Amino acid sequence: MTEHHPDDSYHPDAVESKWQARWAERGTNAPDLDHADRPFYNLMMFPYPSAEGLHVGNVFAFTGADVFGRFKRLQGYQVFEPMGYDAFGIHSENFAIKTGVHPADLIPRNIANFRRQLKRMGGMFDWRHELTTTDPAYYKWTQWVFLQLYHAGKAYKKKAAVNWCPNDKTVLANEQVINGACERCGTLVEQRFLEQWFFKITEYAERLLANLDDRTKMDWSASTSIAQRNWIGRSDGAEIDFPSGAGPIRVFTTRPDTIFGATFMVLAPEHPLVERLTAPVERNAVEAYRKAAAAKDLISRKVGEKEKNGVWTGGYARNPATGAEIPVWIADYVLMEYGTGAIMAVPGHDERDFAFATRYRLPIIRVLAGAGETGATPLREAALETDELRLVNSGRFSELPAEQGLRSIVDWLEQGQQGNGVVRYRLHDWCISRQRYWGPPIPIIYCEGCGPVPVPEKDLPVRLPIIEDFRPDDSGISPLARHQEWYVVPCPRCGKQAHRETDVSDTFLDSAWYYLRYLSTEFDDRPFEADRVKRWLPVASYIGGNEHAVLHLLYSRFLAMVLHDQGVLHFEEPFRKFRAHGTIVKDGAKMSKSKGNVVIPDEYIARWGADTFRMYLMFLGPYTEGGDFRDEGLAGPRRFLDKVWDLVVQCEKRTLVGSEVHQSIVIKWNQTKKRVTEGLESLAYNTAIAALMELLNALRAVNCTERRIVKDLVVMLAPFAPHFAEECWERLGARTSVFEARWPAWDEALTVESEIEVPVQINGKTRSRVTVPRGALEEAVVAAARLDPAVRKFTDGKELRKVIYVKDRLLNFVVG
RNA sequence: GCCGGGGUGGCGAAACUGGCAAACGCAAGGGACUUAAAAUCCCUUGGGCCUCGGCCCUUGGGGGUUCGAUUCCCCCCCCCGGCACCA
Repeated sequence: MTEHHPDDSYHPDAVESKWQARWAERGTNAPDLDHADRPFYNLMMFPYPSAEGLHVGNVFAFTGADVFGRFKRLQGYQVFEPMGYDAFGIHSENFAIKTGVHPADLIPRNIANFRRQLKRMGGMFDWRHELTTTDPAYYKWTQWVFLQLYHAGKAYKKKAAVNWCPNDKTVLANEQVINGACERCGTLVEQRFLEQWFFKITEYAERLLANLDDRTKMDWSASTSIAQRNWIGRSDGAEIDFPSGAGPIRVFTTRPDTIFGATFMVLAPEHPLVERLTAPVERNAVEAYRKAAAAKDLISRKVGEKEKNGVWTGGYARNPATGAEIPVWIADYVLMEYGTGAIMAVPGHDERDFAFATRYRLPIIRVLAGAGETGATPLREAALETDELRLVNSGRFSELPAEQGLRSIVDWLEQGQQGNGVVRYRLHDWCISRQRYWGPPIPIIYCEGCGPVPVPEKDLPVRLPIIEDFRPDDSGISPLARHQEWYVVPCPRCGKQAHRETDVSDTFLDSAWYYLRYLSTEFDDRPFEADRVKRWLPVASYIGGNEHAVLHLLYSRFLAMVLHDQGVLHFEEPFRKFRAHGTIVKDGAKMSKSKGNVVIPDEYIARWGADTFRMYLMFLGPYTEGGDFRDEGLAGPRRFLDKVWDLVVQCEKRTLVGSEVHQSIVIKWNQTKKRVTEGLESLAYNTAIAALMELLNALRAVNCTERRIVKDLVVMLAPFAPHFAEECWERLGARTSVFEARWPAWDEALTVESEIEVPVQINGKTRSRVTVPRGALEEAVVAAARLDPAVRKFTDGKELRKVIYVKDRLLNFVVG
């Protein structure tokens, strides 16, 4: 049996519990929010506290963000790293319905478990500023945010479609609709129109778009910016009026240049003019079609069958360009919520219109032609994508290049007041109403005399009553409306009997402003403390998943913009820097309960310790891309920590300092400092760890226990393995936390050896190497290489055509 | 269909700005220590030849630019994620 001195081997559990306790005691992770002079707000996306506990994906995300925060801390910043829980939403409701546990009981239990796990993984969280969105002390201010938007005129009510299950008689969220059917009873879902609350995010579309390119405001992952740009979906086009018996029909098109090819029109089935356009003989057919369209749920209408169908209304409109009378159809491939809900159909140059025209034998006219073609040739596929297109069959605009034709036609339409150039966005206003229970009630009271009245700020929060029958039932009424004692209230304006809004708000509203609240959780008389907002915001670094690239991140930006315009915030963009992390798979496959390959962090932490687990997660692949979790992989980082531990123990025993350090070690040491620093800065954690491993290997190879180097190694390890580093730091004689240490600096001149091996290539193939002093001149290197027999073998008797020398890197002889 | 991200040894992966492909780690094989095993330490490890000095091939496939391509350009195939009748 091997002799074990208890103090001489690494026991993760003991080390980790010791330092977690000490951090809590000393307030190590709680910066002074009111006096910090180098504040750094390090934010990560707060989790939904599920009953299953922290997922390894959460741990991966949080660890990567925590590593970054700890690194910044070591660089001398005061880092605020808060954590909270996004606890409202349909998740809890569904879980509650399945298990019979009320969300109000479930959530605190889940949170307690999450908090335990988050502490166990060693995050640098400031627990004084924890928040939970379901806490009335939080959602009071979520309601306040709603009122700010309401008073700013950015909140309004309108009818909008929801998924409706005719069997359960309830509203369904999109995720509860599976293949067009209700997930619970399988009945086909239909759409219904309800009055709902919206935020006018579309008013901000242009600013939201423009700021994406503004480096002074936003430094974001390119993929995230692109996703936002696509989501906002700007298109430049024109609105054109087509006169009809029922009044002008306004269409939106991005290709006004093709107007001469518009041979019919198509309106969305819900279009308000349909009624008046419909000829008596077609009434039955039109009504039947409209009914059928309404019966389709929101999802399947969009993605359902690709086959285009529709019916003729019996009405006509006049093409303002050709003067021709063209038939007006309705079809559900035209959507009411985009453009004007009506299109001019140009079957000659639009795939969908073409399919429709072919099916119903409507005329097809070609109005664009490529070089060498005439308008008489048949339709060519993708005609719009070819270069050098010119107009044909387009009256006096014929023969104009397409681009110029477009401008001329828009000018002409504008002059005749028949249309004008406009910009449209794909982005819709944000519907925040949810006909559900588990969310913050929207703070509005309806009064017969006064109409909708906002709840006065002094009456906030409008508490969500803890009721048992929150389940959707056959009544078809929002669950909250069934509770008279809550539902019926006096009107705040006139005092007469009135009733509350029964919709709750979207969970995305909770999460759209949480970063503001963290700083000020101890104040219950204001949403956020102004001085702290000034000091700490905008967020210095935000790390999260790209699944929130559009909704959460866009809503947060929008809200900050509104509050900025209201004079409440000094910034428009809340997240100066955003980076998306990758996703983790297990053994090459997506994790899922049914496959039984879900990684449960607790089990791994119990077996290996939090530090090893953190190291492994950061090492298994590039942080921004994610990677493949394999059980065998944990041994590597653990062995590495064991060896560092041994080195520290040896260092402890040797009192001698200032021993001579070999030149190659000094180089390695400086290279490592550089590589680790740059790796951390760019979130290339896997290569930063590899660099630390190389340094350790180099030290061990020559049995070097130089204290300066070992101390630097420990400091650089601290972001990844914080408890471990603290313990080592203490053993190396420190009395303060390793996070009080200074991040190691390197000497650039010492990152390169003074003598360099330069590969010598002949015609691009490496045939030999020569060792030369760093920075040697080309002549010297060439001379050295020409003496090399291995090189001469390939060059002797050949004509030397060219010599390429890249300083300190490579020499290439081109011979023929 | 559109938009992102990928495809490199047995595996996870690395490679600055076009300059020695495979760093670091896992797994595997051999050896040392041990009565034995675990742990630890040392060596080998992309493939194929080989006269042991080397030689040839290799980054999804095909072309191109270049003295030189994992990296740049064109075409194609496959995987992952998102959006999806957006006029």
